[in-house]
Amino acid sequence: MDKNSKQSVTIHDVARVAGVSKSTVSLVLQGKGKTSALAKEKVHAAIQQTGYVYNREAAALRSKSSDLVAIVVNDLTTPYCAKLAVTLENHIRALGFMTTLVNTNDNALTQAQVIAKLQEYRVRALVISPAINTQASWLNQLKTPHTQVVTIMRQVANSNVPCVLPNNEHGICQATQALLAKGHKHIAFIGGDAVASEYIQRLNGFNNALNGQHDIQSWVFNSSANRHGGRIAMSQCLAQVPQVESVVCFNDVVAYGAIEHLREQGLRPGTDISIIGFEDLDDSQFMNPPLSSIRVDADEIAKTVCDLILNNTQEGVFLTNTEFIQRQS
Amino acid sequence: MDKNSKQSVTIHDVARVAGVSKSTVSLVLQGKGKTSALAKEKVHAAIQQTGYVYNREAAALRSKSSDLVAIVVNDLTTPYCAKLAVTLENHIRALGFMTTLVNTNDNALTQAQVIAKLQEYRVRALVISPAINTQASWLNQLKTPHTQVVTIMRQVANSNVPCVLPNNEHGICQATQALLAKGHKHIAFIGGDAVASEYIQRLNGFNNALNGQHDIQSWVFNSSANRHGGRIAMSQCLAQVPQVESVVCFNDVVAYGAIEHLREQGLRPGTDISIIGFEDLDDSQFMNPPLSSIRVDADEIAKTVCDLILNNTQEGVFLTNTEFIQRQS
DNA sequence: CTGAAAGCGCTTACAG
DNA sequence: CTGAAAGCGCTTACAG
Repeated sequence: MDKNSKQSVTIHDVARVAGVSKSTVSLVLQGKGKTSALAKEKVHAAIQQTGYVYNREAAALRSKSSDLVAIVVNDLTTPYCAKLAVTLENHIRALGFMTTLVNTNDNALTQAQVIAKLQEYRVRALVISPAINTQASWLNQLKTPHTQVVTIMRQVANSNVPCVLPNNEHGICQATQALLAKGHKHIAFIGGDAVASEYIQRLNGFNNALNGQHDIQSWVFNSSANRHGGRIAMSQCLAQVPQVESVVCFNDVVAYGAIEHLREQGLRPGTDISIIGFEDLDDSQFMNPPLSSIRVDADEIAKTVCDLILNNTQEGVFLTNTEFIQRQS
Repeated sequence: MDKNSKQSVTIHDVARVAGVSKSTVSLVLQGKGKTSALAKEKVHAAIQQTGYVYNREAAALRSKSSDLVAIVVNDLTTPYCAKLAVTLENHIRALGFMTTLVNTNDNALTQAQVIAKLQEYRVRALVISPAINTQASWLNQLKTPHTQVVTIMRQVANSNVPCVLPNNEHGICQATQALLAKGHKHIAFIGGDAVASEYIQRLNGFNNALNGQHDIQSWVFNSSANRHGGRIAMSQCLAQVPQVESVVCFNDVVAYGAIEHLREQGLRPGTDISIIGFEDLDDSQFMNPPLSSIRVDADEIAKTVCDLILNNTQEGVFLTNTEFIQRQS
């Protein structure tokens, strides 16, 4: 490997060393066309010998196609988002694409800036978990003949790009019904940012379950969608509704915070007050008590996204399964 | 904006619409050379009108330089790693580079595969939090005239690339000394994977603090570096060392697990047994009791990495500050 | 300050 | 199956 040379080694060098033409090298590299086994062998040997590294930028420029898929997420510091991002990355990589993960801090301006950069790379697809306040008009114009756009987790109203979501309503509805089946009459929904589409869907699921039940009282306390928000919302709930029997939380980390607050008040989660989370994080089964939660299938979301990319699907809403997991909380 | 055209719009089109030469457009785009205010104006107007998108691949190919910085992390699903990745991303982006985040699942093979792909993009820099079992020889040959390599968080023995680390030893030593100052005589270090360099450094810090203290007894229980590992290590510790007075944990999530286990055993963390974490995650101050921990400054790590990139530093170990934060645990 | 020309490292028809 | 040729969209000296 002579890496010392200032000049980068190109397919021209490989061809010369291998004793074949540039075309043959290119064909071997792409695994395309018909090349003799001998040619392949000589090319691979020459690559070893020269230390050649494929220049994907040149290839992309010439062929006007890219194998880069960008995964743009709104908040990588939340456990579920990180898990989903990693799952997507693994699935999309398995398809033979290169992935790039970008975080937007849930800021629409940052999102616009990073996506503008990504467009300069002519990415094959943009998989976006949209930031709060993402505009449909902006999202729609991201579609080009080269770049496919898919949104996940959060729906942007009036946008015409395909969207993959967990069935938020179904999951929460199922969980709330389980609470009703226990005979609970005083139920609260706590935590989460009321602007987000996933909040609206989860709250809908909660209300759907209560619909037509005349002897049930319900309350809603929202907050930021993190542990600290869960503590605050739980404390407001206890202060205003001391008779509350069960609490459906926007997500698991909110539930963690709620449980901590209950403990501090001398209440026993799962015994005095039932708590249900959403997302079923890996940690949740190990909590004390093990947290009842609604499982979201990250693999199914990732697979659905992969199908949309492969089929070049241009629209539609795709719901993935959610399942209520009853534990001791 | 005529986006309808099949052909992509190039600087040639922009030049034609603006009534200037291709060179001028290129210069305006790069903010280089001397272009008249009028020319700039005309170019920007033409860009609006044509819907031109800069083709960074073509630019990179011609100029043989890239503004892409890859951040390759070993486990994005751990909260500290995610936080650090996002902080790095923000700092490096602020420098004007584009960033790409890639996760390796702490698997050296995956790491080798994704970095081989990244090399095909001629990235400007690779910021790597190395997977377990990363070989120094492999790491060393990643350096090229175009690509700078920086490792973070974990040291690869015998490698000659620059490395940025929190001062693990100092932080743990300081925390352990605080325990000794309380008069504790039975101290354990729990959690973490004994193969990782950061584990060795933290354990060294622990042992350094105990060094020369003849009336102190200490124990070590390792485990996976997550919440569940913390529970298991804590339970082993209690079983074998019921007289333990304080526990230094490999990191905060291990401490969370340890606290949960103590609670289940009817012990009061912070009262019956002192617990100290490492990383000082945002959640830790809101735990009950608030978790004492060792703060790692992600911003300082990110800034140091940025300096190394800008100065094209080729070697050295750079330690960032750690600080013991005493709370009620 | 501008224009014409060369070339970055590939891919892609097209003859042979 | 191979070779010569054109061209992807830029940047970069170099004259003017």
